[in-house]
Amino acid sequence: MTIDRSAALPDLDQRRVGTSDVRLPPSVLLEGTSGRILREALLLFAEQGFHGTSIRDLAHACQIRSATLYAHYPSKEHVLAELVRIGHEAHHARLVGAQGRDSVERLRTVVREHVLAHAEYPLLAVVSNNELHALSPEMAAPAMLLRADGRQLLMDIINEGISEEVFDVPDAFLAVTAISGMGMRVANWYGSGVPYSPEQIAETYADFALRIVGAA
Amino acid sequence: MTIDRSAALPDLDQRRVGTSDVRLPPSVLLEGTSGRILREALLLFAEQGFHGTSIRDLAHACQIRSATLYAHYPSKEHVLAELVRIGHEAHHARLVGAQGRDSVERLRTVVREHVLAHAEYPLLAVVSNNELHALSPEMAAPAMLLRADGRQLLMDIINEGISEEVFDVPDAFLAVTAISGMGMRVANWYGSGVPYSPEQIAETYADFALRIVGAA
DNA sequence: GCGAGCCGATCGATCGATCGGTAGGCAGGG
DNA sequence: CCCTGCCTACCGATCGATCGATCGGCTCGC
Repeated sequence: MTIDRSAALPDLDQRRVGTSDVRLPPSVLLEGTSGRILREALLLFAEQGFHGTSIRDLAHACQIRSATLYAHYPSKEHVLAELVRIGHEAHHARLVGAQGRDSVERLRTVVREHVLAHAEYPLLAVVSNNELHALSPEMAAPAMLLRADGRQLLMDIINEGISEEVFDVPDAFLAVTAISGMGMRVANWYGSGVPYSPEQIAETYADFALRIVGAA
Repeated sequence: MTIDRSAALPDLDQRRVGTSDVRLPPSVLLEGTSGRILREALLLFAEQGFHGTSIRDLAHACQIRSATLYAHYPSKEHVLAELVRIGHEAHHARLVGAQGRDSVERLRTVVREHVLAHAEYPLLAVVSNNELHALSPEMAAPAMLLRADGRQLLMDIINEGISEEVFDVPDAFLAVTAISGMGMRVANWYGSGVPYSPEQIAETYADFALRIVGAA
């Protein structure tokens, strides 16, 4: 009996994201032309990058003229900044909202939320992570603070588990990079062709995280 | 006693890479103007992206005029294609060269090589992974084949370990995405400010991978 | 004097951004 | 009811700058 491995491993393509499903967190107002611009920019920036998308590309996708864009946003960079803000605030809120009775449960819920954010909003995650460099330092600063805080949150949980001798991990910092890194990459491959729900991926990755820190 | 966590977690910055150390595999000829162009393009494409780097940016970094570039490469895209080719061939060669007596040792060495490739050549890895979308499908095709083969190689090792009942993992595909994903992200944060050697990171990540598949 | 390597000048196209002006809905006075 | 005035939303035309790429010609070493 042989295993059909070509079916087990879906072919990933050249794109930076596995989906074209434009989706923004429910807290974001999407009505009117401003919302339309935000949604089309999300798709274009994710697929072609900030510098690979022109003002006219964006306007054409919104079915408006390029001049109209400036009635809603002062510049192309401000559109990106708004998407980056939304992405980082949504992600950070999920991390902070994750609760747990002990270190194990806290790590599980935090990783679950981390992965869910990347699987449910892949376009937003890709833009937030891959186009951050295109922002001026001033416009990127708020996102950088949220990133640092999120890393620290994960670091604290792991340090807590170590000091309680519930976790057994060779290096706390490398555990943070590994756990956050594997979750971030989900945004690059998760899409319609992948036979998993975001919840399934989040649950399994949370289990992986507990294995990494030696708690499972 | 409190832990100085600000020292434990180095501040990462807005950049796409943690280093500016231009390095290419030894197999690549770096002599002459063609090599110089390749090296400067590696840095610029990694830091600013393909579309964020102009022909004149690249020429200026090489201390030549933009017209001279076309004496060495037919187009800007061909420069990127060459970097992508070098990156994927070097990475794939390392994976294929990884040996091991059993499933555990094979997974350990493959993950070690995977991580080493991303830690020793972060700029090359970032360009290969993040700028692949900027290539036309024809020019990206060879790299896509190498990527698919590398994924399959990892998948085969994990399936082998599962069928031998050496590994205990809830889902083989998600283990592949998690292990390869955490290794790929290393290229984005590893740099001079990080107090680990590539070998230390590779060794620890290989241990993490074995924990993920339930073999450690 | 010949080929290799480089460059100044320039091509048409496109870039991000700005301007004055127009169309349409709505409020208030007659 | 109509008329007037205004405000919001949008657009055509165009700005100077920069884009990727091309060409003929220059300057060397051999």
